[in-house]
Amino acid sequence: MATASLSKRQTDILDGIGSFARENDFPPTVRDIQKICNISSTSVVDYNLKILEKQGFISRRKDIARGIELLDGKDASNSFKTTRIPVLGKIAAGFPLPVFGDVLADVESAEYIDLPPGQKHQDLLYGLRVEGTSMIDSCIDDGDVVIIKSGPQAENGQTVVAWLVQEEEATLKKIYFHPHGVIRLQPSNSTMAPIFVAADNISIRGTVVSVVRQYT
Amino acid sequence: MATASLSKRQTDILDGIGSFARENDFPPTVRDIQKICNISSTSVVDYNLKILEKQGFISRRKDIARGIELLDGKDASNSFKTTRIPVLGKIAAGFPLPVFGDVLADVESAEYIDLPPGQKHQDLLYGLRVEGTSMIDSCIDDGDVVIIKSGPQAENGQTVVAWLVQEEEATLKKIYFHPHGVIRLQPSNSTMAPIFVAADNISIRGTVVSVVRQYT
DNA sequence: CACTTATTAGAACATATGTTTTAATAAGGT
DNA sequence: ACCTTATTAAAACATATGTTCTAATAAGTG
Repeated sequence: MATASLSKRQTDILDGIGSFARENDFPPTVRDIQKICNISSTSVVDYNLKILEKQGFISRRKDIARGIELLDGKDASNSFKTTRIPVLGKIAAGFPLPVFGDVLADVESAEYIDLPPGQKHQDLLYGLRVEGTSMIDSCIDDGDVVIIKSGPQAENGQTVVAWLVQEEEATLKKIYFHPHGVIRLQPSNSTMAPIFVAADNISIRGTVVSVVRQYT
Repeated sequence: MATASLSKRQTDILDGIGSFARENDFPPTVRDIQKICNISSTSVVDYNLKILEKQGFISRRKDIARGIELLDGKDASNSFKTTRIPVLGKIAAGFPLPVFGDVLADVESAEYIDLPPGQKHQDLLYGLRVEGTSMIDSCIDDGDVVIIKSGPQAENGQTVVAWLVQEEEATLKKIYFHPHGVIRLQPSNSTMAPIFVAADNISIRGTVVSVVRQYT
């Protein structure tokens, strides 16, 4: 009853579901799987699907046609659902950020970008289009979209979106924690100087988890 | 009969299909749409779906449950299908490339990356993981994945995957066409020198169309 | 071998879902 | 008004599809 190894038939079915779902735009029916995997009866498919579901490889929606979903069990590259996140705006010297939390509901006509499946913390992500070359030494160029995982935590040296309370502006920089509550915001550009701010004048809004660049 | 403007009902349905498909992992049924859009009868849904199909906004698979697919008509941000392309290998100084054409069929245990929907030339794309910093001045860092559109064409200044016939190796560089059939392959790294090769000793395998970087 | 469990087969059942039919109502044009 | 077209409504129909039942066969175990 442990997560025993799957039979060839079961891995076949898993593969079949994945490839079918990628080729079409919807998951297969029980009978689709039957054809794909050359299985004699729908009950055999159902039998194995139940096992796969119990083992956590798939989920099934009862009585719903094509209600099969691949779960990221062993093979994380199988899910076929993208994460749609909003590109909220541009970031450079400074820009106004809407209140976080209702962001996804608010933004109507926003630009969107779709991320690969299997991403974690999906509902905490948003994108920002970078303006300027202040992060050039971190290989983040003008026009790139940085994917931000929102949250108040950051580790030393991470690239973060920081909100400067007094100045009322947001900025994209590397963060370094110094003694006595001093925080250094370091541009990744040798021609630009770091900013030193008090810890209580800064609000970390998120960290950069990915960069996407499209050449036209 | 021209691509007339859609009625509110029809745009509602389009939106409904998109959000349903994103929330679940499959497209909605006619009756799902009926509920989402508060429509009194399935025939009304069908009536409008037929119009949307004729106008090219959706496609429908006859007699297939949930056989609705959003087409990239006006709103390109609606499709919910990702493009899965293989990350074929690493590129740095040189590496062996499999024969193009059967690539997708061949590679079994390859790594994959999923691209946003709405991409063109989908079946001609593949990824390469960059090793080293030879493209650092083009903001392509060690570990980045470059998305390559395969094809023998390239424009001056584009970053290309070039196959050097004699040396039997592939390389990722910017390409510049000089007089007398001379081609200059320029690394994007000030510490590295360009390579000059005869046009008949080079085979352009593809051009970089996108860069994806994931921070761990 | 006897016994249990896993898997396969075929069929039937129940319903979810695409499709059609007919009619009523609304909208637009002359 | 009248006529045409667009849209809505309710119901019925056909079948695609999830589900279950029963039995047969294979595989493992003592």
